[in-house]
Amino acid sequence: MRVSLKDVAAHAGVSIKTVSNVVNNYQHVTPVMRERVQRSIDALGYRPNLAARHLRKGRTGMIALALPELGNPYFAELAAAVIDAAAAHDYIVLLDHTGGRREQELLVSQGFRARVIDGLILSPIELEAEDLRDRAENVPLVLLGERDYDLPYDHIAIDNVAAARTAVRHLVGLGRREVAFIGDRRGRSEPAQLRVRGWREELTAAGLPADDGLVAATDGWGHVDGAAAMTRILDAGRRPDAIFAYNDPMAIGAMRVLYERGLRVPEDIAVVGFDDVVEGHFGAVTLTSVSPDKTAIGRLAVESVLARLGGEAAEPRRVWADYRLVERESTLGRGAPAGVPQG
Amino acid sequence: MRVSLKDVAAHAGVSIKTVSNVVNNYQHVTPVMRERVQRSIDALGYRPNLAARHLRKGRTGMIALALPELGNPYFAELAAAVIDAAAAHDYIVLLDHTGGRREQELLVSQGFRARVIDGLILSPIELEAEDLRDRAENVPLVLLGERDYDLPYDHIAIDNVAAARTAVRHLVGLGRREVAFIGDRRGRSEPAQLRVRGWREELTAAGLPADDGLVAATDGWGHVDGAAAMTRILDAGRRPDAIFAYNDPMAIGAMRVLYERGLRVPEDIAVVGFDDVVEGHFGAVTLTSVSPDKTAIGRLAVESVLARLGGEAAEPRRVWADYRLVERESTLGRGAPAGVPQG
DNA sequence: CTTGACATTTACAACGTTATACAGCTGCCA
DNA sequence: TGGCAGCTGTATAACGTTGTAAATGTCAAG
Repeated sequence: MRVSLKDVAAHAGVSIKTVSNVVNNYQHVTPVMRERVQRSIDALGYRPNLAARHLRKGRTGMIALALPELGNPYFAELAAAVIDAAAAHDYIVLLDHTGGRREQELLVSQGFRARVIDGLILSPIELEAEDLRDRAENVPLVLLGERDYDLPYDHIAIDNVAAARTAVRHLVGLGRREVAFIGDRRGRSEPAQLRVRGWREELTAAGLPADDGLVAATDGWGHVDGAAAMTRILDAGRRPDAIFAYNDPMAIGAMRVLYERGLRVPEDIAVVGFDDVVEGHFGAVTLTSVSPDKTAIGRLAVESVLARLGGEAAEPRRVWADYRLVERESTLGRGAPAGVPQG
Repeated sequence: MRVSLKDVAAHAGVSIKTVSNVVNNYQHVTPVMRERVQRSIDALGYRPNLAARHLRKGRTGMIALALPELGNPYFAELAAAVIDAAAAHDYIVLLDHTGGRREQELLVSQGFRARVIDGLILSPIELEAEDLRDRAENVPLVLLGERDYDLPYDHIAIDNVAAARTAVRHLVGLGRREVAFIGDRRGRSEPAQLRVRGWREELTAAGLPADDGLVAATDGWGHVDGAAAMTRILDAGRRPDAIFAYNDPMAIGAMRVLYERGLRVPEDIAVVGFDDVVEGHFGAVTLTSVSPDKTAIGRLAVESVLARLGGEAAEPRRVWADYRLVERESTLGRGAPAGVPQG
């Protein structure tokens, strides 16, 4: 059977509370007593029962991180960042994935999946503002990814519109005149809408076409979806000279199709992705991509949740994380491919 | 404040235990009573306090899954499989990553990271048998990945030696005579050792060279490491006509180097990876790979842990999961590249 | 109408921890 | 020496749930 405070107390010949005081580093304990109790703790191999502690204190030391999917390396890398940031505060992360489906996101946001957490970090795809409006749950919620509407929750995000404009501006600066967007979600995803908006704004500002024929909607966010979208665009008779994809896997899927069709990247078609996942650093043609600062996002998210835990009902904050455009071969102006990129 | 059983009981005018009985679907409750209590539960929005339930029952409903790294898509996909399998049993998964470092794996195996779990699924890299020998912890442990030594824990694994032999046999069958291995860990990783062994056995059986010059050791398991290893082999003056890599990212990193050196895949050098991650399906040259049945591995792991929970001290089992070699362009005998592969 | 059998409901005691309030003890000052 | 203040340590009561055993209710057979 497991050792409890009671056992240690009996072994050391003191009260339960004194052992508790030692365990919790309560200050008013004489060194002699502390030493004696500690010896018993070590002898018996006592380890606190967290369930009991949680019941008593009302805190669990766990936060949940709900992501659309783990298969996408961006989210996997983000998860790693969050886990590390949480560990720095002695917090454990409970990971969940929603598949980006609204009903799953709803379940998570209302705490039906993980009910033992102090806080929740959610990266929503399809969730609507109204879904969060009547959230009865009282655990703090932090949203990852930009949302356009006003909600009483912290957001950690990069500026999607600006980032998309940066990507498109880069393509336009290379002399590209017909830039397609791959990965629209037909209004069902806030981030996708924002990136489409940035794409449209920048093209319009440059006096270039941004018609619907240049926007390919997809059902998922994987390689397959990017490949399918690229195929559709080409089969429709369009021949853009640049692609801006919603994320890297879709960009890579699209590039595979271009390769099969005998179109060269970047000579015939330049490609820019989003998320800067490692995979894009190592293809036959390395991928230019918008690179969000994942480490910062993870850290900021954890800090936001834990701050809310303190209980101060501060104003909801919108925190902008950094991003930058990393140029690689898929948008190289001219010249030979570079060596193996440095990550 | 949160609603407790007591509040519901007061509201419905019954005892606490009756409410508990309704919540737990205890059978001896009259429909009338059940209805009445349920109405109060709904009215007050009662939700059970899991910390209290855990304290009382001694079970937490959580298992931990400790993986080397999430950035590797194989582990990300595996994590998704485990989370889903656990959800089917109303279990929540607590995810941790060890970086494949022995001290972290030790910490996890001894329960110092997550101390509220009913069971642990660990995918060790550097952990030694002796590290697990004196595991004081009493939560059930299931190991992912084959281990050569005898330990009183369940293993879920594919047969690494056989799988490696299958991969090498495929290359030899294509007429390749000089097959290099990328991703040895200089004895510090059991799985790597087993794959090297399979590689060596198959080559030896075929009367082909398997000398040390054909084995490239690496420090990590990422694209960068594969690229560096490939570079070293070529710079050492070797010109193998086939590569068998420890995993897909390393194979892809190696292929990038081959591309830069003007070596064609598969014409000059055929490449086989391991894990069959999605990324390998979409390169300019798609990657032949050993494909473990990740869904089955996740399911078997969860079932093993939960079975142990039952308490029956059954013999430790070694469960073999399926695998198969998926042939793609990187080992194509001849002919044109196929269309977009079907995942 | 009593009895017994069984279905339903209840009271109470855990589970292991920490917060609260208080009791001893020490040392210091008047 | 008495008294007061500040340290230490302790007994007790929660936290919210479920298992156990006992109390109550119901119904049919005798």
